[in-house]
Amino acid sequence: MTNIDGFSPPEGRVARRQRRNREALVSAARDVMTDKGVEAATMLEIAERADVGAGTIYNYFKSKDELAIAVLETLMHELGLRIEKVTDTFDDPAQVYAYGIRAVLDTAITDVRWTQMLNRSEVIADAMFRVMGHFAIRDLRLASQAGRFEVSNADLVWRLTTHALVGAGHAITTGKLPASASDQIIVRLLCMTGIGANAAVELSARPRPAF
Amino acid sequence: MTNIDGFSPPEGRVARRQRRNREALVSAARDVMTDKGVEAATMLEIAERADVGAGTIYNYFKSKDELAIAVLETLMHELGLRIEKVTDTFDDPAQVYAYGIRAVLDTAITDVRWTQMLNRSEVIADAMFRVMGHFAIRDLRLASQAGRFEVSNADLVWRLTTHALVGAGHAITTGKLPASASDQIIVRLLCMTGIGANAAVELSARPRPAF
DNA sequence: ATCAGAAATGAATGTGCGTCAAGTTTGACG
DNA sequence: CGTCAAACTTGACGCACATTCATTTCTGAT
Repeated sequence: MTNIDGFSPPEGRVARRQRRNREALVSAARDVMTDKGVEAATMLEIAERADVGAGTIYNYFKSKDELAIAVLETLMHELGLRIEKVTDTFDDPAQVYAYGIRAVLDTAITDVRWTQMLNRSEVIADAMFRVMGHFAIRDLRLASQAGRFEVSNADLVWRLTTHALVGAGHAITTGKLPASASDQIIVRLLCMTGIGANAAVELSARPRPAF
Repeated sequence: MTNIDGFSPPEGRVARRQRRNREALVSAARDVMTDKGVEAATMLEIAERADVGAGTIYNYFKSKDELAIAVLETLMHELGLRIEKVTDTFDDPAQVYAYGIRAVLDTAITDVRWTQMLNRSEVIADAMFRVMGHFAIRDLRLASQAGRFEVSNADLVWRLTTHALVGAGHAITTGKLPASASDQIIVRLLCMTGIGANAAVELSARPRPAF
């Protein structure tokens, strides 16, 4: 935030404290929530860990839900950047997309910090849509322009994909699907790009760097 | 439940009361939950409406969640039967499937009794998987055998579809997607059967009876 | 040094799920 | 028909926790 002169005013104590508090809160909430789940994390524990009064949280977040969303957003933002870093040498955008959704699924079912957050799928899918959509929708569009995908409405395909992805992750972590189903899940999610089963199998089977 | 002689023992008063209570509870819960949402429905109100003590619910359902699931199951069972009735004259199983998922989406975003239940997507998707899976998986298999779909693991495709379907319904009822996106949603869900975008568009555009 | 407004605090509040000790109903059996 | 143990019902209550709000503390402009 710069003023009209292009200079930022010096950051006062209030602003500094506020930034510190917000960050401390998200970080504390992240620790507690990823450790014991969103439900089991109490606002009091989060406040204590952030070294802040219980009421203070509500100066920064309207509700526990909103705080949980902020946590989800940081997790997803980080994952998005990690994926971006690995895939920026790929030259087929279809492969970037395929790699991305695979990395998300793998992380969701592997990383302890994610497995605790997979309840309330609609909230998580929405966060994923917003935070990672920046990358995913771009890739869907590029791949379509390159004639690799058949997507006319990338937003919609990404929206549906997030829901299916989160649902699949949840199903695996709760034992309703075996972890070995990952490959087939990726194939089917790729099918949503309109390329048909064979092309999806081929695309998902390409050799790729480890994540 | 028949005994080894093929005769059922006469239903005693206990059994009758239990059946009555369970039904009354599900029915009451359904009324209240579809009216004001699962969260806002209190166990006390449900108990009162079912004309039963508050504690009695817990003889029939372990938790509020389990009761909500029972309600969802009745809604889905009824919808499944309605769809079955309309589609049993179709001769292309692919079209039966397409009609089915469209009917589910339409109902989810139209029927007031459904729109209130769309939170906690993972629970709803799971109920849908179990209750309507009987029909859906059969159709996926038949259509694959008939060479219309390319599905090797019908369970998995149905699982992913339920999550995407519930997520899409939720997105529409919360205004994140326009209701007019329904058509495209159906197309993309059909794509998960591996048939490619063009075939999916064609299949979804076929003339069909109103639901 | 003063002071008004912003921010922080944490004890108190409200809510509602689930429990449990006490009371009631049931039906097998003598 | 009377008895009785088991099964079922009941609703007041415990308890955990998100959220509120009156009070206190801090901030920086004048």
